[in-house]
Amino acid sequence: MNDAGCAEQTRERLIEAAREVFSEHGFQGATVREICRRADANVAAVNYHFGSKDGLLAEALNFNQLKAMQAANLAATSCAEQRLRLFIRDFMLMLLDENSASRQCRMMARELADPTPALDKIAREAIAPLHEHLGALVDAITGGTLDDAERRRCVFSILGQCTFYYHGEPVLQRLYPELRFRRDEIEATAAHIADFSLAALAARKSA
Amino acid sequence: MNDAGCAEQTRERLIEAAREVFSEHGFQGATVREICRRADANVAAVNYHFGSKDGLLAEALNFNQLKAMQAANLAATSCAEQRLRLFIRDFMLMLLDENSASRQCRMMARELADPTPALDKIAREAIAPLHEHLGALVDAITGGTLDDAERRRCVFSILGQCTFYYHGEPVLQRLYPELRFRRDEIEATAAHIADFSLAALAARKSA
Amino acid sequence: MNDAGCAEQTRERLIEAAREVFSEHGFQGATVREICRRADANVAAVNYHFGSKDGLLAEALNFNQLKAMQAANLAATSCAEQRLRLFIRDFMLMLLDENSASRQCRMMARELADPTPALDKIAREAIAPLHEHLGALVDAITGGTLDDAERRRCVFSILGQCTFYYHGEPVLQRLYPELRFRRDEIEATAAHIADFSLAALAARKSA
Amino acid sequence: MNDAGCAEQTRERLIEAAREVFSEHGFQGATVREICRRADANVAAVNYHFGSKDGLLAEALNFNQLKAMQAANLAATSCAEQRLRLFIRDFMLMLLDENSASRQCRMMARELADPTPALDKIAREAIAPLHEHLGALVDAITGGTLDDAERRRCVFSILGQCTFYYHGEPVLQRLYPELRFRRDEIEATAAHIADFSLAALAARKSA
DNA sequence: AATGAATGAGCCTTCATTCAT
DNA sequence: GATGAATGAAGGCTCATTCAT
Repeated sequence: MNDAGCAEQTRERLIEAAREVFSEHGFQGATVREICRRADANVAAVNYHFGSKDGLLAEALNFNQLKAMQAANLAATSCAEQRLRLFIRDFMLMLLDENSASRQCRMMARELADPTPALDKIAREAIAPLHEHLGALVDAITGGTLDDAERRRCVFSILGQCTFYYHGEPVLQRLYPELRFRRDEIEATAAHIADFSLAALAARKSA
Repeated sequence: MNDAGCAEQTRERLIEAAREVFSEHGFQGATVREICRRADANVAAVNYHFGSKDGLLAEALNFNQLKAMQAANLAATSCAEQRLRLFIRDFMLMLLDENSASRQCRMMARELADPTPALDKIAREAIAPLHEHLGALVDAITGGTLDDAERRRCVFSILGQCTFYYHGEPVLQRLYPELRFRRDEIEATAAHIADFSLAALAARKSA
Repeated sequence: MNDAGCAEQTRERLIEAAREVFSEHGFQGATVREICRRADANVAAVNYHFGSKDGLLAEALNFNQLKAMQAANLAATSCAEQRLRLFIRDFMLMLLDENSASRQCRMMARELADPTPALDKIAREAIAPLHEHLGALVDAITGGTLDDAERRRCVFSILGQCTFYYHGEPVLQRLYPELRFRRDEIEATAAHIADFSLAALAARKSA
Repeated sequence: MNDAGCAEQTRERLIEAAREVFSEHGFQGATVREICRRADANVAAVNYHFGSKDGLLAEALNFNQLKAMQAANLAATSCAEQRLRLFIRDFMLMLLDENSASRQCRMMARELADPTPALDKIAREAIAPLHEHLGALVDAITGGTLDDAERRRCVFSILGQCTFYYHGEPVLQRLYPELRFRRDEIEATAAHIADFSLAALAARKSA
């Protein structure tokens, strides 16, 4: 079946297919058969290459884009406020853009609902740095006047606004059928979240 | 097997058990057997009383508390800002309190991730009124200066901040093991979200 | 639920409903619930009144019509040929007529395919006399020239032609969608079977 | 478990076992578990190889023998009467011979009682050609003097006589316990049906 | 190295039946 | 006497996984 692809390429196709299927159905809802079918691989390929469905998830989780986003954000020479704007925009594009290259990370949010062994890896390698990065931005914006709990809650408020669009997608589609997250809508939404959050943080600073 | 419960109470025990198991594992992850085991009922009991697993979900979803919350909020004589504070506090208590009486609504958030036939009912009967209620509050607070899209995004920003603590629970437990959502922590969190949101809305109003 | 019917009438309604459902789906395909639903009786009614599904079948089998048919045929003063004609016509009407009064016997043919404990009763009480009756007619028509095996085969040939329309109904509907067994078609069919069989028997006689 | 059979042969064993079990219990009465048990295969094997119980039935139905019978009959150089004799004999051998090779077709008659999705296939691919073949023989024998309805009824009369022995088997065993359908009895029965039918057709012709 | 076949545990559901009232 | 609730065995089927090749 695998005439066209060298050995190692099956592995890559499996990971790519897994990202698709995990994104669409979540970890529990995804089936190994469907992943293998899309990867044009044998049913046994997942267990052969990754040991188990869990192992495949662990491999499929790739935080390069998230890391690259943070690195780019750190490298930006703008002020903290501007960097928060950029970060929210990039994060929203990653979460909502139909572009397949970014879909790989959308799994993360999904899996948060039903812990799997892979969740430790996600939390450690991707989400902790994200929280730290945002915490630093919040500190910069508020002038370091917040204690740990307050800073943490501000980070949660920003993240919550962003991830809401991902978690709530099925419901939002039902309540607002005309709502489509094309590029311009995503950018407008990101701008709103940035405005909303910066206004709140500014109030905190002056308080 | 049914020594303890008078007839007809099995049905109630099944609903209560279903709320527990659906909350813990989601709809797909929950099994009829586990629900029946916890309800001390036969495997066939679910199908006898509710026709199917789907039917049980539909029954288990009970929006009384959510509706009562909105009704109480509408009846409050306070100003819009104060009513938003109250609403956020009640909503957070409902989402996070370990009190089993409120657990019934926690399923809702879970189901948003993987649409089931029951999602239509949830969206229509519970979430749409919630959005409308918050939209009215936002309008009252901002003096009706926002257009539809802006108001909607503000509602999403408020809801996103709240539901984040529910969706993100497994991850938050890992990143901040010392964090416990006891009553006082929930109230402090609700106060933060209210402060954060009201500050942002105030900025919108003056803008 | 049973306000209208006195105790004993539930039993009768169950038997009538059983005849309907058994006729439509066979013994295995019929469900106790469906029978009770049609009889407007409780699920437990079947076991209460008849001990089991099998017991209900045994009761539902009522050969009165078949016996009456044979009695009437015996009483007829016509010649044997004419009595065979009449018998075939009555038998075909019983098998194919949509008239509910005769449906009660259609179960018999159904059950022949999948032996149940009730089959012994059917064979003994209804089918054996039928075979004997037809055997006597065949003897009368052929002048008693046939040995046991030959007479038996002639009876089988006649019965086979008749029951074919019952057993083969689902297939015939597919192959000849325009074919409808209304009264006139049934009579024409019965006439054909009688002609066909009498011609064959006449040839036997002269042979 | 599969020590005895080389790979790929499980599929064949399943089909063979299915023919046995379907023959004995009908489609509804047969269980996948019993089929797998007899085939010495896993419960999941049926769904793996055939997708479903229905799929297995569709595969198990193999009309090769029936088609071969018709082809051989067409190729025969004898007169129409002789070819009808041969056909009836072959058909009866197929229906009644305990030889397992022919058992595959006995399911057909059984399924006629309770339509399944496979019945369409049976009717189209196996029974329609059978009816046409017999219709042509009847025409040849009667000199084409019959109209459509008459020819059809003659075909039904012939088929009914044959299938009676199959459908009625359980009852016949009870009424005539000494009757055994060994080869010679089958041939004698076939001869009777041919005699009976040819005599009737001859009468039609001259009429 | 890689696969098609096969596995067995477990899923939701259906059913005739039983039991407490 | 009669019922609604409850039972447990069994049904078809799905799935991640394993095994022989």
